[in-house]
Amino acid sequence: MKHNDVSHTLLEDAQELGHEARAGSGDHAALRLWLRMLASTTHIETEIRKRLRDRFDISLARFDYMAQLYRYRDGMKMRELSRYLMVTGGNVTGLTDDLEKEGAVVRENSPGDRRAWIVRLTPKGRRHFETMAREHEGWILELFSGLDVATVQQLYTQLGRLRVQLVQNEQQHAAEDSST
Amino acid sequence: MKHNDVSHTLLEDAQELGHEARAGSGDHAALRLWLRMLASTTHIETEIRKRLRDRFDISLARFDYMAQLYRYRDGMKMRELSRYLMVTGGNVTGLTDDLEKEGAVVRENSPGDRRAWIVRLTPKGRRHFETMAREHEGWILELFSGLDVATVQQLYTQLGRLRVQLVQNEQQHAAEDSST
DNA sequence: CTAGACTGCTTTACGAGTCAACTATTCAGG
DNA sequence: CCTGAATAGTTGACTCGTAAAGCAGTCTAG
Repeated sequence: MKHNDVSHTLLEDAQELGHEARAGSGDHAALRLWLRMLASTTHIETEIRKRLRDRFDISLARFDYMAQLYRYRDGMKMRELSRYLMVTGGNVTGLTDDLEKEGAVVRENSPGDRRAWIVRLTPKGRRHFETMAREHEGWILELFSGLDVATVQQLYTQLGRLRVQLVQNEQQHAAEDSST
Repeated sequence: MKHNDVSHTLLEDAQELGHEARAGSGDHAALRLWLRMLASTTHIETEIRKRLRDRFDISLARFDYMAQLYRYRDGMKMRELSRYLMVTGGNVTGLTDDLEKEGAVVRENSPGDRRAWIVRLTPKGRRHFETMAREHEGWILELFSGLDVATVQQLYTQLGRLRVQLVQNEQQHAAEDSST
């Protein structure tokens, strides 16, 4: 199953690289980096999504939802949840309905704001999430097991720099928009 | 904006980090790396998707589709396209229908296989893609502009290592499955 | 040759998310 | 107070992707 054989090597490669195919030959380093980053992330995310489905019959969105509530033991408003998860309010309504039906979360009245709900993981929901989270972490360790500690550390700090840049960029954009 | 401080610093961070909120306190380095990688990638992808929509009223999927055909000037079978783009055949049928209607691609009979189509970018389609691709590259450069050349280079090679690992992992899995 | 497996494409039903309209509530200014 | 703007949540229409079934054409073993 080797790939780099003859003339149509490009085809073969592209097949394996997924999104990296978006790059042309004379591309800038940043573009190549982005395409590689996208390909790796998509690959892992697809794998995790599949395993969550196979193993627990749960969507990635639900896992993220529960992870968020797990950290915020006292629950949070649905609006907050929607912001943290970066999904729309309607989506949170749907996820909450489902999880409530299964007894994994409860809606409680928000003291001092009768428009809002506080949504919170039930003990059952917490236990369920813990089980899944343990396995989830194992998968990640497995997928990253080929990288030595130093590489992991470097990637982590370098991506930290990228994140700083992205946040700054966003604030700058927001400022420009509001000054129009 | 350091990370490893105290108890509820984790909470504060979570707000801003998007997916990184999935992490708990005792997490392994690989898990934290993954969450940060996921957050950055999602952030950039969302931004690109939004800009493609605003600027060209086009979906990311279509952009990828055209990028692939742009590289393969002689066109390719829809099945190949679906593999490269990692989407289902039905999806490719739909995208092709739309793009054909707009005159950006054409379906041609595949010599020697009457089941298949060769799909190919029209001159109009090529021109349109070139315009978009130029702007797209600019956006990527902008988003990554905060990283110095060395960091970009390091990230690129380190992610290359990750990719090798992922491919190996996949092959291993496939082997295990087929030996069952 | 030809039966049966396989492949390329299309179609259909469905899942999961967005967006925009709507209701109920809160908040800020006159 | 009271009115109008903003906010929390829900709903329904729509988009975009998948999965599975079906059709037509190809390949292969006997």
